[in-house]
Amino acid sequence: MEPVDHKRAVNEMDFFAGDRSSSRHVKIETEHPGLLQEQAEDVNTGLNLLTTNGAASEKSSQNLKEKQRVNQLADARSELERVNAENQRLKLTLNQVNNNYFALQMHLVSLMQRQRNRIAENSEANNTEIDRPMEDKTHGESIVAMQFMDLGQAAKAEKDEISESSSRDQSAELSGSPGNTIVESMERRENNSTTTPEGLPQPPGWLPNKAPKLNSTSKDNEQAQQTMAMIRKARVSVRARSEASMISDGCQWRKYGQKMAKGNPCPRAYYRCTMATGCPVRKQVQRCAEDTTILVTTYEGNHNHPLPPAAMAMASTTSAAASTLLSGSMPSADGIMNSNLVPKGTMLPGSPSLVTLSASAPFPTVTLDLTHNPNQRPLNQLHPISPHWPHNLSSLPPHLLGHPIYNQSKLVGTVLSSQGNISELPGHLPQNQMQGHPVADTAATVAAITADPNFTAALVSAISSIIGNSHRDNGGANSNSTTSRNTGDNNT
DNA sequence: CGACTTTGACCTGCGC
DNA sequence: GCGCAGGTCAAAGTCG
Repeated sequence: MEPVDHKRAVNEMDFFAGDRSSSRHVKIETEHPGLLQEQAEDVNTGLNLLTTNGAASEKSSQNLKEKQRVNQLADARSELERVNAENQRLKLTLNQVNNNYFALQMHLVSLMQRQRNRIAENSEANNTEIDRPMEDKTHGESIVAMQFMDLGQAAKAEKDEISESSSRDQSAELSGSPGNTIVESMERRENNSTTTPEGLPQPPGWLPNKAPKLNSTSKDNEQAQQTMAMIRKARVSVRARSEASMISDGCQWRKYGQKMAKGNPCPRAYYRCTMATGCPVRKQVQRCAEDTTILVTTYEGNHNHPLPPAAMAMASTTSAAASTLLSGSMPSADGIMNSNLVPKGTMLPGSPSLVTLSASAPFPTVTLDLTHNPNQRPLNQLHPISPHWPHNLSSLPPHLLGHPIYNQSKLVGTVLSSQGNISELPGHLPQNQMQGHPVADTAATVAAITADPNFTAALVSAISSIIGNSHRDNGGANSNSTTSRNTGDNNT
């Protein structure tokens, strides 16, 4: 907190050395001539401490002490305001980092799996029968993931991973469609040089035309086309506990249908994105049959328009999950956390605590399970990637940790909109950059932030206040989510 | 009056 | 071909 102390010293200097007292004095003289005498006397007594006038000296001494107390009070108030402002900035930063951390984490999982695949390929060259049990075990539901890996790009992707990440960052920053989650992320992975020069949002149907530009055979192209068709149908399902009929993800949705699904007494609602005309993104919302407090939201498609900051968190979260799915990084449908390939406890508390993949459905689906309380996780899963995170955040109350989406989208959105000037934030991203680039592209920023011990220290000090304030915010948002007109489906 | 929800009808894919 | 289930459409109703 060295910078803070330094800043405080500067503020105090400014507070006392500024023209506040002089200007106020002049103001008093001009606007309240009747007080001029007393003010002048105050000033004079303060400057003539050696006067021998007993009564006047005692009075002036009292006035001096009173003025000192007033100054101290004003100083304390100023300090309090400054700390509050600092607190607000830290809260915003925390949520941003929380979100970006998850995206980075998903990217890391992808990289680790790529590394492992490369090792497996090498070992398989020496011993063709190694790792067969794994393939057999995951044969059914990992087939989709393996198909993605069969695009002939796996080796290239491994080779170019580092440079690809940077170029992807740049292209994504140019993109005006940050919410293009599933397909776009995969498209960048598959063909990172096809971003439009202008960086304009692509129309919904732009993908199939440019998908397989690979130097492969026609058979490969056909397979790639089939794969891309499947990619377009890939879905991201989010399970979260919510009393509202729909979780708040920052987008505008319009309900266009409702059906009773088999095996579930709760109806399934169908929504489409109405933030832009022709946006192909749709989502299904249904309560879990086993636990009606769990809301299952399934997203499908990619936005063809920029998203508001409030929607960025969800978009980036689902995008990260989807990109991981579509990159074929997961060897098993049992999920990331069940895989031995992933370090236990790499999931950030407050981020989705369980990610599962399923190809048993007609389309590959990645499910982010936000309903698990991280505090209930086994201790052997609490070995974090970053030593700064765990014991602080794992102590957060379950209602917070159970709703990272809310925290990330709603809270960040509201803070962003209310804060006004996010450029003052440490480690901030320009707002347009945030809109233009949601996912792993901010990983470098996150890494820089989390690597900063000063930030970590500030983060620790900010968490306690976040708990309380987030609790307040939660209540307010819940009240906002319910309107007199409907049951709270609207979330803008 | 426009935007939105509701809800029954319709379409499509799939299994038998 | 038939029935079922999932998904979508569109007219009617609702609300501000």
